[in-house]
Amino acid sequence: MPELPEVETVRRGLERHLVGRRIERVEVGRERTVRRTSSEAVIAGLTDTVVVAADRRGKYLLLPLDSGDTVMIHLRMSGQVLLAPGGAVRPLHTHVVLHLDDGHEMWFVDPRTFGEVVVFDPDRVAAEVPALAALGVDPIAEPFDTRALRRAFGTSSRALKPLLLDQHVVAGIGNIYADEILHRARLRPDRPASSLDGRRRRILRQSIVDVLAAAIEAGGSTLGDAQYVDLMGASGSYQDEHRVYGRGGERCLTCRRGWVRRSVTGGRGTHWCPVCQR
DNA sequence: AACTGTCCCTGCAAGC
DNA sequence: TGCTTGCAGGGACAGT
Repeated sequence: MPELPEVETVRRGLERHLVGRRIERVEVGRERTVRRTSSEAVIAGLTDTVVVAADRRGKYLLLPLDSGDTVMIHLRMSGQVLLAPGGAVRPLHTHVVLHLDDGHEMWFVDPRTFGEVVVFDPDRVAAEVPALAALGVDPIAEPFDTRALRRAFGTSSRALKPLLLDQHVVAGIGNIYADEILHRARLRPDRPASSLDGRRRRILRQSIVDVLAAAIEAGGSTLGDAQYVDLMGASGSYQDEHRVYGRGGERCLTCRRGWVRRSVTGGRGTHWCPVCQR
């Protein structure tokens, strides 16, 4: 499941291999992937433009073009962005193909089709991609000090886990990293945000930064089912460092006393150790 | 404001 | 072996 570290890994690949390239031709094979606008709009918006940068905010990939427009790619659950030699055999569920001026192709592959591609005018972001305009602080790309966390968490009575998952609050954290962050911070996922004192808020802030940085360093997490891979098709390795995610029923690796619990909150699996997370 | 549930979709694993 | 069922999840949305 691509979250901030996976999207950042893809962004770095795009920065190296896509920026500066001219898009000569575009194919859209599935309307649902471009549902925010249309095949025609995406093809017209991309054809004969040059990608001038590779940015990211939260889980959103943002590629400004020399036309003044920006391409937004969201991988959601199962999206992949892959670079391939021209004419290579495409995987099943390749929905968008960009033909580049260096002979390569960029593929957007997405079995579950939650992901999307849109070309929009960044001056009209609030109208065209409201969720992007409403995003909270990005803990890696933007200054993220204790004050930012205090502003984000404020005196909210909400539990920590749903708050971490809320993209309006902190951008880029999904289910895997929320569980890992809370475990590192030794905080229970159901603990109300308003119960944190300044010291615990600082610990949580540091855990957010540390877990995300370590995961980026490892190239993200590649799990069995959704098969996240980077631009060149390589797997990440942070799954080997998961302490609680996917470890329900196992002995806690941190305290070696508790058993990792798996519960469901808001329809999402939540993994945590009742002994070391309080 | 905060919560719960539903939907979108496919691949995979478990169970019969 | 071959079917059916359940589950995974980000985010939009509706209802309470």
